[in-house]
Amino acid sequence: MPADTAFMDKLTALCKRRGFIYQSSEIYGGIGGFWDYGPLGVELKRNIKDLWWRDMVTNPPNGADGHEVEMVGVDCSIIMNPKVWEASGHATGFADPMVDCKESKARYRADQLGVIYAWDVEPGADNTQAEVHFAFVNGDAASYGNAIKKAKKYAKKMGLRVVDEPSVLPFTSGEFAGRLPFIVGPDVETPGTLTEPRLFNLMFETFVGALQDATSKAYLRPETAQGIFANFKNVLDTTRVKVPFGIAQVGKSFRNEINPRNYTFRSREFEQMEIEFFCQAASSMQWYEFWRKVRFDWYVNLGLKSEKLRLRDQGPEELAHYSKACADIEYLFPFSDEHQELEGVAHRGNYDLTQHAKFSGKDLTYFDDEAWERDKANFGGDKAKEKTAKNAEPYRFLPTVIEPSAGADRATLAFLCEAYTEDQAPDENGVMQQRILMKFHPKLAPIKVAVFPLVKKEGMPDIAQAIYRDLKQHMNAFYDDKSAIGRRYRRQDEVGTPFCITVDGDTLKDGTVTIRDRDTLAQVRIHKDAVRDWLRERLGR
RNA sequence: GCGGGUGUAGCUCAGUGGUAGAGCGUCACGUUGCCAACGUGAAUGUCGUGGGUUCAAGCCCCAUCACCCGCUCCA
Repeated sequence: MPADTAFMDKLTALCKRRGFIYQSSEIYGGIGGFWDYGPLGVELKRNIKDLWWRDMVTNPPNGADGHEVEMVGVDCSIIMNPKVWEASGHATGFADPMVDCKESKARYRADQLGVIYAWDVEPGADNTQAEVHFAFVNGDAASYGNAIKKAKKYAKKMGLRVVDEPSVLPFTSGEFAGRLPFIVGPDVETPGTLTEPRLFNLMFETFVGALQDATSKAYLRPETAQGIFANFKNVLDTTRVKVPFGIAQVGKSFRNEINPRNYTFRSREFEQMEIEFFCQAASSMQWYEFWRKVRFDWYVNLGLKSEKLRLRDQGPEELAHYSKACADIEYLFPFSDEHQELEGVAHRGNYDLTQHAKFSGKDLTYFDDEAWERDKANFGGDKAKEKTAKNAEPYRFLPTVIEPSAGADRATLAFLCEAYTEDQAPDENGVMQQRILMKFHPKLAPIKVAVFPLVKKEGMPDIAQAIYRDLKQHMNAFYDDKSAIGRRYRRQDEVGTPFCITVDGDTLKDGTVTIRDRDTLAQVRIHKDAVRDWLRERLGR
């Protein structure tokens, strides 16, 4: 499907008009990459976060081993000791222009790359462009040697003169502007895989304390995950969790995106819903498969049923070097013709704990008491052997981590896109009219129920008010007695309220009300005292 | 980051140098009998922002910000 600009225009207009999403600081001209949620948007997003917490933390499904999944939560500070980001790898290389290799996924500091510039040859007999240069890492003899080797091989193949000591120019000399297609990267064989040098500074800097100098520099976290890893030992020491278990966190993260785009999809301030699930290496793939499915099904169950949602396993070339597997849960947003990531479920090995153990100097290993108690008799009471065995696998180890990392704002946007619907509904004369409605799953709908008196007389408003006051103790309810009944229904359709209750003449006689369904327009009539339970059953609460 | 486009009422938009408009929405009053009612009345704009040209700028020029589209990018 091509990008549907008209759809996004209509959706963003509705989101503004009805108070879902505003541009941040709009009265001052806005600020790129930042967005605010309005009165209805905050309800929608909170529903998403609350359901995630409920479904993943307080009441997760049974685990890969058939047992209850053990989950606890944390809520960490946004600003952490800057060493956290050295350990995580986020801090390295951010200050310098970097060159990426699209093929090998290697990243080089641009000022450390040299380029063998030796053969500027005429086009060959077949008229192909023969200009090729070979990049290497300065000061790395092996890298230079490798480049020379590739250069000579190439020269031989092309029947060119071999130069023993070819001239070398810095990558940043300016000589190679626009000539990237002819440069072979240090770790690949074919030219054209290097990107232009770019300054990566995706972390927001700030200063802790009133003095702004180098020693007070800190960062707004670019992900919530590291707070979890940094607290891994605290959670182990102060709770009774046992591997396998997970730690969850919902919170704001910040990335200085080079180019924020596509409404709220790529924001510079955004909210994550992350789980770090700690398990044994031997069972980690089972847990990976478990979370991969659980997380995909979660979106499906909340309404992303369409073919637009997909689960895509990353290819080996996409994986980080420490990762064994990663799957992206992706949604085909109307603004793009490609699926975009909502969540990544990653097998991270024990990379993060290893890094934090190394940088903090703290022991972050886990000791499996149960396994030890079960097996220790095998060591025949030999204290020395016991001691050695206790401090090694399988009794003491750094757990392997499965990380389902979801974007709360991206999920919110996906649910908004999925919900937006235009259909035809009859007006009072039975003539079909266009109707705009948001088909939110009832659990996600910002307003669960609206209560109306059919007309503002004969005591109908009083009865409707009483029903409303009762309902709002249990769910987000809305009362409206303005203008005609059809208009009120349509207003609720547009914000996705799944049910509307109307008090009419029959209510005065027998106490029954109508409940009108947003999607089908169908009405059922039930006693007003049964309304609360009827709704709670359908709202899953 | 590059190129193109847009910016006027809450939303959608008209307005090519001479008194800021329409539709929808919102509010008030009256009416109301289940799917975008009607009548009457009302509020809302430093025309994105800052400079400049001009007797006069929503309109022309410069800068800037934001958003959209395409490329690029997304450690």
